[in-house]
Amino acid sequence: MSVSIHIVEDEQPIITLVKYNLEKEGYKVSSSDNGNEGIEDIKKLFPDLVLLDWMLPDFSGVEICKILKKEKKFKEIPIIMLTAKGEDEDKIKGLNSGADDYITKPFSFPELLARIKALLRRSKPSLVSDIVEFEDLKVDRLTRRVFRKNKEIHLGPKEYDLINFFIKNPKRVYSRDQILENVWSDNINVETRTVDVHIRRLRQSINIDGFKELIRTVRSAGYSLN
Amino acid sequence: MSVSIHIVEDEQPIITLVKYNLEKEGYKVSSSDNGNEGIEDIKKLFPDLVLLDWMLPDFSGVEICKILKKEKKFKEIPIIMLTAKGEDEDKIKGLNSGADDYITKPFSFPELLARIKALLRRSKPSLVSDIVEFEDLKVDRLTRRVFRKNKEIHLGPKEYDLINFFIKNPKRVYSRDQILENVWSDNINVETRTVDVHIRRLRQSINIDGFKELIRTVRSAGYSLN
DNA sequence: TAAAATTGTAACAAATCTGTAACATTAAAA
DNA sequence: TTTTAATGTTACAGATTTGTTACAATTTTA
Repeated sequence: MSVSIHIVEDEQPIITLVKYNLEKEGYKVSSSDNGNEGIEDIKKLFPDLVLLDWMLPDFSGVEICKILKKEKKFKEIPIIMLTAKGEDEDKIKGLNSGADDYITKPFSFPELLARIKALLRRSKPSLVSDIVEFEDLKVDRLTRRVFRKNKEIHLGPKEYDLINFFIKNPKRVYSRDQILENVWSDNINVETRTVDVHIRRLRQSINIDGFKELIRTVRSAGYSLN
Repeated sequence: MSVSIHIVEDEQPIITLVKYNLEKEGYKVSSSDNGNEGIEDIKKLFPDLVLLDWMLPDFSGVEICKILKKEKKFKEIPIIMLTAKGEDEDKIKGLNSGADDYITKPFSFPELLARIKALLRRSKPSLVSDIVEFEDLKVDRLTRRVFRKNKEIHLGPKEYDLINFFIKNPKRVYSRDQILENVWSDNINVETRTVDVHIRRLRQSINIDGFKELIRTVRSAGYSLN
């Protein structure tokens, strides 16, 4: 099921732009160009998230926000306020409209997207994926699940951390010390060779008979995901 | 995807110069000429790296730096401070602004570029390749892979170090002692002739039938990559 | 609390790499 | 051409690096 986002905004170009980009990201986007319809549409469509213009011709964004946040049913919908540059940010925050985040126009789309994802992660974690893939290996960071050839694989904590580290920079060779620093993080009073043993365990877990070995040993240098 | 760099600097000539050169290197460059806009632009554009003038008409570079490093989202962006010659370097470092590197004006562009690459290599290694080529020989230092005519070649550690040393200065002739010093580094209690044997092994590995011999023997002088 | 899972280390085996010496070949000098 | 010096080649023992396993200690889960 795809995530639905509703935009209430009177400037058509902004709607067009945001809508285009969000749809490209796979969201279902609807919009209203005034506050009155905005309220109605939101109640009718019950979107997963709302982008609300601060300044609307009729209702102000704050009012809509307050109305929504008053009703139990709609209170959970995350709202991002779109504010113009001149409007004092402190004042906006002070008004306590109940909005969950603000973004100042003009904004870049990646920034907006980042904020949308952040909010969705909070309210509807199951709808926002954070999946990294490398060839036939897939790591879902939200659920901490790992798949090889779409078959789930059980990994212990350290094994998960390890593969999660390698998959950030596939193909790059890391020395045992680098791996220790990054995966064991804090207390590095651990033998270098311990890395080897965990690599071995990871290999056992992620390798399927007949398929390519994913972890390369680079003699006197370290390991890499390949 | 190309790497984006944002410059905050009030001296227009510097912006122009740096921008021109960085764009020639393939970076996407944006700029602000004062601190206020600087902060805003950085938050909006979310660049991969920031060049920050130490002295700005309004905000000081240190302040901007501190602001950015305070926010989790921006903390990871590497920052290079541009300082004027008079400013005491120790004092700058002492201020602990959180900048990742400093460079003193006037600086040479290659020097700046080297620092930029070094930082990017740390934060976004996948965006900075470190590949050296000589004719049909290619050494990828990140993955530690070596190719001849685009076919991968396996080299042992010493052979890799050797070719990696030669490729830094192709055509230059090195004596056996120089090679020992540079490739064996620390404990040079190794026979000079050992170099010959490794050269022989390297040759065997990198030579493909029918193609040019890459390592030249310079009698009574040493070897070179040719 | 008991059972299961995870973790770090040590010990040994296996694979690979290294340095050396001995001999062969080649190039320069006499 | 002969002699001499430099380099090429090879084999091999020893050193180094990595793989693998077992085990005890610790942490997590049931």
